[in-house]
Amino acid sequence: MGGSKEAGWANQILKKAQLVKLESHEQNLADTLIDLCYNAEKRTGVPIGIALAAAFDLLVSAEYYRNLTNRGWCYCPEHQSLIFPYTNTCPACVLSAKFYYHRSNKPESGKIGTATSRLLCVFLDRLFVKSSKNFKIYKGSEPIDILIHDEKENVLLLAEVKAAPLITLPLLVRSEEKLTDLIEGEIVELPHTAVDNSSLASANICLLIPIHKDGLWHSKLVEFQTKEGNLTNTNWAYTQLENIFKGNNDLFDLYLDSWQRAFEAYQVAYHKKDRTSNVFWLTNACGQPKPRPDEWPARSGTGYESVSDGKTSVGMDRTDDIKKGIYQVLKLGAESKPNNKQYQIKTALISNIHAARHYDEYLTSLQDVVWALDETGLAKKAGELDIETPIYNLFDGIISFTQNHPRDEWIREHFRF
DNA sequence: GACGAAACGATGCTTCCGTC
DNA sequence: GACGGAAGCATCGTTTCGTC
Repeated sequence: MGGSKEAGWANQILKKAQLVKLESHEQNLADTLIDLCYNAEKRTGVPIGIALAAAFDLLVSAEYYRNLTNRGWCYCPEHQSLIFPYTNTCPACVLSAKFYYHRSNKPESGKIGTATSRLLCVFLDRLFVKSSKNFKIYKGSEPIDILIHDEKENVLLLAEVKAAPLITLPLLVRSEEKLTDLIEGEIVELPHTAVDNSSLASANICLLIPIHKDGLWHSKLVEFQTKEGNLTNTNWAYTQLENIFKGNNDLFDLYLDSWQRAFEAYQVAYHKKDRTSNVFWLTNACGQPKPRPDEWPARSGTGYESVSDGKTSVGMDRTDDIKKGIYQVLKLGAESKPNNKQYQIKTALISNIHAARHYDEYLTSLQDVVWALDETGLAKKAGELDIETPIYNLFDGIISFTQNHPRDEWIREHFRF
């Protein structure tokens, strides 16, 4: 590093970066959700960061629902419905603490990180627009995930992004009748079974929102318009979610209450080993069912299938990701900060949800680290360095909707969740 | 544009460690 | 010692990058 080679470093990376262009369906849903969040904050006093994190999960859900097909549905005899789940269990029954294994419908490997990272950019973009901040968001190239450029203050934020939803609500279609099979000459009702949903285009697809009432969990079903004529329109889910939530404060409040309970359950399951809240089993990384039913399937190797694999992390909560994120941020800072004179460079970890399980162990001791370059290799105290030696933050911010740790004025001012 | 290298996110398997 | 959960390691298929 050093010398004239680095003179245009920031300009070069900005030139290579691609401006995140918003599609109208993404923008419309994000705007609707953000309005609902600020409305909820005013009416109910819910922390805005919690509301935004919950809303972000809905935006990601829309992306997941794009891949809705006739395959992958779970027939549930107890609710006489076909259900499209995102964890490995019948989501309607798990709200009554009953585990029936059904393979989840998560997007295939490699798609989730890309989609959530992009949608976080979309969401941040609309938040900046709402607060009249004229920032540009770019998708960077290695080692930079995203760049946020504030032209007015000449700030360039380089960030490592880790984003993943807490919960993806299942979809449900009521079955006209109970499904049956012929067993040993006798017609019997089918148990939980994987089935094809052959009338998707004309079905009344419902969003299944878990709601907590009188100490118990129930399913609230909210109908989408039919998918008819829209089978190939992959923006369908965005417009449907926008339609049902737009201006519907009551529905958003119900969802928000459940999301908060799910987030609480996600945390106490780890910190207090308390997995008694049924909504916990709809959250990502909830692990193996407890108690495990006798008929719960074993994995091909050792052990049993999980409801949601522990490594399907929430937000930035996967330990591998946290460690990688720390290295990436250090690398970004070390390569950019000492040599750059064009911009005020900031470095940050950005996520939708902070490392709710692992923050204390992995980030608390590092969050306030500052560093400096000492080419003598002899300095033991700051005072032994040249008086003009710059000192840099490892993290100018560890940013998420649910918890923020800013160490920089610009970040403190513009990422107030 | 073609090609190989590197990096990515996801995930299966293994190891470690605490609890009983 | 058995068990289960958490973390680490290895590997997969895919994408991106750099070089020619």
